[in-house]
Amino acid sequence: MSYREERAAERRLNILKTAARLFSEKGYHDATLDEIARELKYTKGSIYYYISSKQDLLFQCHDMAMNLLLENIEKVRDSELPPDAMLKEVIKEHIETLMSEFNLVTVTLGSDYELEDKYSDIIIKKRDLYENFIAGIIRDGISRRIFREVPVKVVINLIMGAANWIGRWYSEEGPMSLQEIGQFYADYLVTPLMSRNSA
Amino acid sequence: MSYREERAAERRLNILKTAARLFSEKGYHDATLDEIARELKYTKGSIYYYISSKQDLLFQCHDMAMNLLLENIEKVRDSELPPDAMLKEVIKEHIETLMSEFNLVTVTLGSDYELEDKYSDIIIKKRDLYENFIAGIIRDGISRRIFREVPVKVVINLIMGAANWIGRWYSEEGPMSLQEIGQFYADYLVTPLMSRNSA
DNA sequence: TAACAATTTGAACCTTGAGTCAATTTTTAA
DNA sequence: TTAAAAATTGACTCAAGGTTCAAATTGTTA
Repeated sequence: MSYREERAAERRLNILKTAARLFSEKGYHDATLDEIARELKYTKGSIYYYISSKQDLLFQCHDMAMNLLLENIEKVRDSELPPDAMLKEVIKEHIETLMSEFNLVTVTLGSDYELEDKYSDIIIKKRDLYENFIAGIIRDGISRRIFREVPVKVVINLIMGAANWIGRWYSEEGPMSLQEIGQFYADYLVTPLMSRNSA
Repeated sequence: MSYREERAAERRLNILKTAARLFSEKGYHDATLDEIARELKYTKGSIYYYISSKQDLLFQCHDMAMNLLLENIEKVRDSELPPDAMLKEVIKEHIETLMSEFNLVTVTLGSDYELEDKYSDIIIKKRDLYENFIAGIIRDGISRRIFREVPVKVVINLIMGAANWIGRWYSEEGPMSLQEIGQFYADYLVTPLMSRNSA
């Protein structure tokens, strides 16, 4: 890849980062392309050189989030941890990834329903992959009697809801760091799963 | 209150219900006043007889939600339950109230940031009242050694996140009823709070 | 240095939806 | 039964923002 191509890729990434931040702060509709462009010292026309539409931009933000989450899954899968430690790791990585500089958690939280069908289909498939992997961890824990019998889908939704909501309240000025919150959430959300005889 | 006033109040409530449902389904921006009116077999002009603006309508939806939640608090406060049972009750009532026919959970989840300052100030005050009451339950539980020491605000946010997220996935066609989910959530979210010697 | 490619500009177009209001219809009260 | 009040209509206005694109600028290559 030439320097020119690298710089183009960097400009594209900057557009995504800025879009994600403004989508998070203001919502999909209230974050305008004019504003995204101004933050980057461009005009709207320039943004359209890199994206085909505002929907495309939103989709690329979501896709980035899902790709990062799926990369986390790869790492955790290779770790050979027992199910409880593995699930805790997934929760921590989920929180830290989506609360990264991209602010992707609030993007995925607040605007995935804004995605038109042709885009949301792709995101839903990736989300299903992600949640199916988590379901596999829980089922493995249940079958090994480390976890108690629970309705797996409900538990996943409960965990996702708690984790994703962090984008709505977390502040760097708060008394706990993101890592501490991630650890606390992981412990808090896995504890009720443990079967009695593995306490 | 005359019959005419009762019917006017009922029409006003129907507008709020329909608005809440469409705000939940489509988001604040994509739910148009034209559409809300059509659902009620009116035109937009008629809606403006009952509301002053779309923001006013959104505010009234949020206000209804907060008032219902604060009513729940009154009931629970009077119940003299111990903190763990009281917190479980609050969680169950929270879930059942916001997932009522109004679909208010997804209104409050997906659009409270859309509220302009003059409206959101009122909602934030009510939400603070609500969350302060829950914080009081948790602190009482900690001081009585029923609950272990936890960062109270983080726990409240965790619980609210999990509970509010239900509006994003719950379907009446699922295998569990709303009440069963409420009970499961209450148990799951309070269990990790229990101190070791009160198990 | 000039031709070409990449990138950017900014004005214009178009659609959408919030909000308005005079006229009309419906309901109520005297 | 009529006048007044309440409620509704629907056409219109206007602003906002997504999208387009010809022209211009900047960067690269021969």
